[in-house]
Amino acid sequence: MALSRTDVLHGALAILDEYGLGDLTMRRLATSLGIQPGALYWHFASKQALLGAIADEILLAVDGPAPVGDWDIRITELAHRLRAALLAHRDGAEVVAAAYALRTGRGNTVPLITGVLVDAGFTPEEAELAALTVLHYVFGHTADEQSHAQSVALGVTSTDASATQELSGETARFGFGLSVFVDGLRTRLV
Amino acid sequence: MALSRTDVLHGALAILDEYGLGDLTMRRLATSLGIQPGALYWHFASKQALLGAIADEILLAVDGPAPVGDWDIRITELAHRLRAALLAHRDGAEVVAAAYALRTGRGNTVPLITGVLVDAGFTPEEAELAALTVLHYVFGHTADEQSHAQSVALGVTSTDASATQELSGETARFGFGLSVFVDGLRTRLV
DNA sequence: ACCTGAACACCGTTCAAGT
DNA sequence: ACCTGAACACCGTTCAAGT
Repeated sequence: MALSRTDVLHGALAILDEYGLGDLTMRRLATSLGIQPGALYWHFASKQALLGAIADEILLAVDGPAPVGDWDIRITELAHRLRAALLAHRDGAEVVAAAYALRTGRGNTVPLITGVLVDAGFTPEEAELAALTVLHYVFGHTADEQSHAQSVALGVTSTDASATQELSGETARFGFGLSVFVDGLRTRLV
Repeated sequence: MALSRTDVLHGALAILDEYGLGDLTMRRLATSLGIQPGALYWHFASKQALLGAIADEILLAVDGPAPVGDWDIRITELAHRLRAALLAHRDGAEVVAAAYALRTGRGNTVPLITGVLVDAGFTPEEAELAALTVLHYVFGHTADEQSHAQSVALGVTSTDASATQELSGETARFGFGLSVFVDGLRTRLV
């Protein structure tokens, strides 16, 4: 049976999760799907377009029920949700950050955060700037986490704590930087 | 005359500045230096090692006289200096961020910022976390700036303002996010 | 010490032609 | 509509051998 665009996308995500971004090549994807490399270009115009679709797929997890509560709670919740979405796939932060920079596959995370901040009383300009700043922070922190996890897995770095300790420690570290930023936003509001 | 490691490094920077990271290949670099591709591996163990050396070279511009004044002034000065260093080379943010993630070529920007925050009264742990957060913010914002500049140059995006206006606008945008973070840090200190 | 020559094992992308 | 076959123009890296 013929493959759909969705089949190709899911095949790409499977390779990403199992082997990482470096091994996600069009030729390898084609082989795993049992087709010739050129056939992929019927489904996606380019590898860049495919990566954009992957980024959109990853960012879907950020949507869902809008968080409730005060604006600071909601921002914090959205940032944690974004981090979780990126961590759910190997090299997720790198994939999404790259797609974001190339302006393909941006999801609607920034509009979500911007909306919360406008509700809180920021101007639309300030709100969008702040939303982008949060996004950059999450991308940077999470990309670091994932690349560090990878170097540990490769045995390049020693594992000095259990994996669960490391994860909760990372979540705390993530929360610290996030709360500093949220505190800074709060000082602008009064 | 035989090439030195420094010659290779400078040749790589020249290609980076003129053609961008995507066109910085070992084969292209070898051609521009008038040698065979394999010869590069006598000077650098791998392309990754070369990129790390490039990142270190770019980050040298952040060093120099330590900024003076209150901690918030000094942090702001260092962040602007880092952004300027990244903007000084095409795709500078992407190169340095990638090298940073791979733990090759990190310069000593983080120790610099961490030191200022420890002086200000933060614990070493908090100071390093905050320094990394600033770093991620600068990487993210500057990478966005540069990739946007590139898409404008390619004619993909319309240029809706003069280049100088755009640059000063970006500096203001950069300063906004930075000051929010610095404000947040200040609330932790009292 | 520094480089050549030549190879190995790959890439992304295009496109006529097939079904 | 979806894919094959085959090519084009590249990659990073290794390594014996040269000077």
